[in-house]
Amino acid sequence: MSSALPRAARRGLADEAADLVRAAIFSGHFPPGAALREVELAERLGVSRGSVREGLARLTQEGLVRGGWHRGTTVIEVTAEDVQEVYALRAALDRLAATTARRAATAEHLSRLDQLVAEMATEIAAGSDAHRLVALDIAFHDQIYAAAGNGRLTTAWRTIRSQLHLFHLRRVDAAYDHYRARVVDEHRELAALLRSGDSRTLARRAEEHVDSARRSLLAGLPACAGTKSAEASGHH
Amino acid sequence: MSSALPRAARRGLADEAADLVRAAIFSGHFPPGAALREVELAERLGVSRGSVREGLARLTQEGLVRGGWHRGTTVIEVTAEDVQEVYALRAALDRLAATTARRAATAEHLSRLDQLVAEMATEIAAGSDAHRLVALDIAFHDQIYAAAGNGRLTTAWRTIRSQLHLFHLRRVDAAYDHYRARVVDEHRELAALLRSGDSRTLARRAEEHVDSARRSLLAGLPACAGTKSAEASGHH
DNA sequence: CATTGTCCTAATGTTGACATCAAGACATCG
DNA sequence: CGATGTCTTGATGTCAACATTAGGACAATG
Repeated sequence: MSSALPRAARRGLADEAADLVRAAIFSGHFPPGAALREVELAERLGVSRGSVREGLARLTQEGLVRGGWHRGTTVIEVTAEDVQEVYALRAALDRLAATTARRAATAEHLSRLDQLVAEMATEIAAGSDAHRLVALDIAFHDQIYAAAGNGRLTTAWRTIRSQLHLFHLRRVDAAYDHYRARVVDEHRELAALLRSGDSRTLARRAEEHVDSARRSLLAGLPACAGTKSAEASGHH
Repeated sequence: MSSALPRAARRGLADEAADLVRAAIFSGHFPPGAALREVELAERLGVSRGSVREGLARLTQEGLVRGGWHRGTTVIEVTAEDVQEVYALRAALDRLAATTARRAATAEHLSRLDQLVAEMATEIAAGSDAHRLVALDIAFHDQIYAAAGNGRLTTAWRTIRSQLHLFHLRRVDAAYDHYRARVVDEHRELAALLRSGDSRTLARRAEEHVDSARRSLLAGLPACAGTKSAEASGHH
């Protein structure tokens, strides 16, 4: 048994910097393609360049920013190809996470999922802040990964989590009504299947949930080239 | 078309340091559990602590070492739970990589796979250096991920690649004959399926390939506790 | 004797200065 | 006029000194 209380984490400035910059990106302060200069960030955040650098390295690992040797760091763009890549990986990851969580989830995990769904419904009933709704969406899936209890799987999830967050933010800009109309029902169904569904159905629905999100996002993207040959699946 | 030659990568000292330390771990110089002190490494590698630090951060992302705030960096241990986690994730990743590569692989990729299988056979016919054989095994799967052409998938693969390498090295220590007897055939079959197999069979065999490796490794691990309840799947 | 509190030390976290580099402006040459 | 070379500039890469911390040795205490 691992210790129940995981040691009150005292974090370093690098984590702090990473969180701040990530939030700034999500808030739109740094739009896709924007350059993140270390000196500028260091001054604005009141920390040294070294800490900023380490924080940016973490965001790079999350795929939220890109950088090369002596070539600076920039926020990723959202192209159709990027979306295809992320969602293809996410489908595989979510499928594994769901089936694993189906066996390993505790009562706390399951009730937290219900709570998150309830918060989504409340948020929609109220003003329905798009950003908050997206955060709840991500948190829901965070909880599934946590319930699965596979540290490596969670690490892999972290490599696309922030990108997904960015994609969702763009998605609600383009088709908020469509998103708002489906988000509660889809997540409620997933939560129910995690409680009492059979693994087969759960795995299928988890993948379909991802595919639904992917199509919704691609439809709203500027019709740039490179859609590749992925639309063959059709309807059944 | 992205530029055919990916720009002669001039790498920094951090990458260099990461490669050196990784190789030292694989060579057994730093056994599992060993502490990696920044000052010591900086002196031995002839670079600054900052570069070593950045390199160690990369190895942390690869899961090959673990570290906490103000608590140093140590090589990971190989417990049964770690093995279960890595192989569960790897099965999902390999499945996606194989089915994607089935559609996207170029002739170059496929012939390189054949070449790697041939090198394995040659290596076994000759002295059969265990470490080199493992390197070829990993390189084979690297090639499949490269053929799939999904950058995010490759990133996720990198988060377990080095751990897998370490596991394999331990596996050949415990059951080299068993490994040597199967490695060529299994990989040859995968290469063949990538050329002309149907996706369904390919996906199944890719998962079974991982499962075979997992069982082989677990059998050779010290019968330490914590095997969890993973083997009970049949009865309830 | 077990427990608690204090101190010490060896490591990591953080910083600002210095070295190096990529990319574009500009002049030069064919 | 286009191609090539150089030079400037603004950034990142690297470094060594300083600040902070975790963990253990050790004595005081009940």
